[in-house]
Amino acid sequence: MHSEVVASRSADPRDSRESRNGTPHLDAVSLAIIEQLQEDGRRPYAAIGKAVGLSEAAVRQRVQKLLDQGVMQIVAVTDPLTVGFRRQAMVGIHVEGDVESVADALTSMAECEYVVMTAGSFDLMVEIVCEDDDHLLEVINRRIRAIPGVRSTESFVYLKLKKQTYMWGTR
Amino acid sequence: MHSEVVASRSADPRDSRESRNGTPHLDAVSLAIIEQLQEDGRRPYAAIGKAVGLSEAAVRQRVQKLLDQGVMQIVAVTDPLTVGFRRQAMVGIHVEGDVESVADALTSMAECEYVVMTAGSFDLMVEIVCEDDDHLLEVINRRIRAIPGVRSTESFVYLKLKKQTYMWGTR
DNA sequence: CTGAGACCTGCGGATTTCGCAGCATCGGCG
DNA sequence: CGCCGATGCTGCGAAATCCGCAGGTCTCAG
Repeated sequence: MHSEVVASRSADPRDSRESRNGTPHLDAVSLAIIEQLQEDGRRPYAAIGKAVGLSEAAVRQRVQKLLDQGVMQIVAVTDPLTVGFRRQAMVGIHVEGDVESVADALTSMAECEYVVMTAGSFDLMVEIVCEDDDHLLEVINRRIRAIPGVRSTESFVYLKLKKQTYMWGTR
Repeated sequence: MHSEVVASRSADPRDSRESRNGTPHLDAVSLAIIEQLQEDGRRPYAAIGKAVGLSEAAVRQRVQKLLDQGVMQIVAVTDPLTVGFRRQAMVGIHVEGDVESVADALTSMAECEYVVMTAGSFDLMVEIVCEDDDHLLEVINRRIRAIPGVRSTESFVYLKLKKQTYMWGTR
């Protein structure tokens, strides 16, 4: 797709000064490497090197560092329906008391794929992935509502997933 | 992690009859292969084969088929904050008229990472990934609200992402 | 019975990964 | 200024992996 060098000026890897929040800053070349791996997580290092203008070994070292730092991970992602999870829902939660502790309880539940603290009329939003309606009902009514601090919940059952990308940084 | 064979009885790959919705059904061995690749998308085929009880070539063929069928994809996923996207939000949308066409409009926006049609008090829910507050404001107020059929929106700005997995099927 | 289709194995040859020994650059420091 | 450690890149062989292909086996349909 990209045919040639991405590195212009200041593709300086020493650009690894920390930003305010302590997350490592990425230079243009590392971004380009990530883009390559977002297209195909198994693309050979040599091919990536050719695309970004680096040797095979250099790409390998960078990728390893990105993985070690937790900046990215290379994984298989699946279509939930195909793998047997037929019901999904987003659940908004109103909390009284410590939001963080409720969030931790949700995080430890296998069915909660996604847990985020929000500003707005919900304190927490959670994505639930279940096998069927019974399973979903049990998770929401029995398990989530049983967590101390959960005042009320509102569910949004998925009717149709229209888009789901993993292409952050590719814009 | 998993030390030995997963395939017991009926790990029958001929089990590829279609389920009602037309998605191919997966047998136990393919599931096990997916689990391996969810732990590490670059794990060698031979290592996977040893874990699931198949030859290297067989694993390779299965993986290729799973990719071709779109059952899974192997990609790099990144932490949005590290890659420079500091503001995220979930937006619930009330629609009048054709929901599908609004969903399509949202889908074509780069900032919409996730678009889903829902049952409940929202017709659509969308996850937005932005660089900063200005960007987020522009996307929600100028772009989303401008889509014909959008009656109103409600935003939930992310304060803290507590959990995000890609481990469907690993339960 | 026969043929087609799906799946697996085994095997070389091409490719990729891996580890390591140089280099070069940069910033700190006496 | 010269030295030094840290960092990052390159360029190797050696080892491991990937890849294509030629069989086998099994099942189902005709």
